[in-house]
Amino acid sequence: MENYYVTTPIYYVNDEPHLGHIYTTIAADVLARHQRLSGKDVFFLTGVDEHGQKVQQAAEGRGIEPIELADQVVARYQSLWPELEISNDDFIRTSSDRHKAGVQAMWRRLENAGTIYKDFYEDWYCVPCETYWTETQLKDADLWDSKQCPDCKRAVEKIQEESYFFRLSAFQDRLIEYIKANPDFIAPASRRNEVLSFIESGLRDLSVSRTTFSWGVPVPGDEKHVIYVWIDALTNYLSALGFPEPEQPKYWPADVHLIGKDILRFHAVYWPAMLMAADLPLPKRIYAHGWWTVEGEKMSKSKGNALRPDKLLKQYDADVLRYFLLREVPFGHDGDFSFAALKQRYNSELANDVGNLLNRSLAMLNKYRAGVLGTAAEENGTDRALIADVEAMQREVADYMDKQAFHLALDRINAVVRHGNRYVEENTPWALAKQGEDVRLDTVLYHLVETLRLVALQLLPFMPEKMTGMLSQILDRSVQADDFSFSADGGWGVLEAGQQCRKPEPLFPRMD
RNA sequence: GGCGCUUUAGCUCAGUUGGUUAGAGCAACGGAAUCAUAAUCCGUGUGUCCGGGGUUCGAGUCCCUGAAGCGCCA
Repeated sequence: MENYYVTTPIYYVNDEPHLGHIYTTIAADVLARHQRLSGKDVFFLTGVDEHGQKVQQAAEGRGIEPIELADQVVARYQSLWPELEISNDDFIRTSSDRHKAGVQAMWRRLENAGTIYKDFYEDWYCVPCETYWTETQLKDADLWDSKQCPDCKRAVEKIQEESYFFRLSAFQDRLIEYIKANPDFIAPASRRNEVLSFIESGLRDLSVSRTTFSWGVPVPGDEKHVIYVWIDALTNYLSALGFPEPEQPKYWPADVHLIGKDILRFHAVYWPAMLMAADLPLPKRIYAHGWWTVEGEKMSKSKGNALRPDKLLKQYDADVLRYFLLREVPFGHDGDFSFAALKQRYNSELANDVGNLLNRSLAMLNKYRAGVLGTAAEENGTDRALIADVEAMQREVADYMDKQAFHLALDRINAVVRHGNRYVEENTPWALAKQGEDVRLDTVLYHLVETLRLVALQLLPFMPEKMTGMLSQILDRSVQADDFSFSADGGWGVLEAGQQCRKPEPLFPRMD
């Protein structure tokens, strides 16, 4: 069986879950569910990054241990994911022993490869402000010559800290070569170009340890150093698979790392360089998605307008949020979350198109045929066109999902739904019933219900709850998402004559 | 400041390597139908394809240039 490995970033426990976190995770979940339906052996990973100075300080501020603070936020994520129907196979915590073992193994591999060395990390510190500034920040503020703090304009002092460095600069040419040879490695293409121009402008070695805080993974053999963020955090993708036992885990390399555009450089430059140094395969794709604004405004703590998942879930079904987030905006683009847009999408595409097609079809089947599906007799042109459209949809959706083009996949499915509604008008089943044209009526109703079943199957990864509900109405039994597969259920004609279908219940009641 | 991207119908956008009357969804307007969640279906767009030059038999599509917005880097 073919493997499929999809990841989200590990979310930093210094922040509460918000729209950005659920967006990435929902996207990963839809990919995972789609690939499971396709018959792949899927591993879907999410988790949290618990380490670092910020968490240590925040914990100190509350008089608790860092791990206690992390536990609190972890509890929030772990209760949130089931509510959003997230079907992750694992949840990695950077404080876990298995992760630490993976990180230290990665460190040793980098060290053995001769890519780690000890030097001094330079920073500028404003004592009164208790703030660190980099050389670049001072130059940007035009205060490099005067050595003043950009905030308070008092003198900054040079801090020299012993630090280990990763020889990132040595990988510049190999990275460029690799990215050019693998056009789909970084997506979307605009991000790929950014990464290339960043690398081409010259890479500097990376400071990869700190001695100023202790909440992290110790450097093997030099325990006053803590491994600084990237070697620690990025290695989660391997440590969750058991690395270093085995050194090349079953699901590695990942098929796709989904990330926000803010952490593109770390995933598209640092991580591949580390893997090259460690002599491990690179992930097949890194996909950086965009940001959401809310009602046209940037989300920010100061505005207090960050959308919190628990609040959203009180207002909307998880499935409706999942659908909207992936339908409204091309993955990779920025987008705006507005209640008006959500309602518009919902009413027009879910209530009026999908929901109503299901409702009118099953209503007619029940009214004219007591809910029992008849035999599809001789096909006419409208039947054949509908079947061809359904089959084209299946192929095209698979292609779009391979490219993480969620909005195009949904658009393609919607096209079949609109075709279904058109098919009803073309065939006017109510007139067939009135005229007693039973053979043709059975044929038309069969085509409608079979189309609906195959539409539900395609939508199942996006809206597991609603679509199992839809399939239950069609199949007259309670079903679960993992009852289905594209190979067993995806063919036209799997539905058999004599199938009892339920009386319809509105699946997507209109919003007012 | 450097590099790159975007600018197409009221709104959101699609437009392969340049080739007949520039498209979709939503919104709006008109009509049909009545199975259905007043849902659906059909019809309706004189759009300076951001401006200005140029290449070409022919440019939304290529080149130069200007403007506005955005991204990455510095």
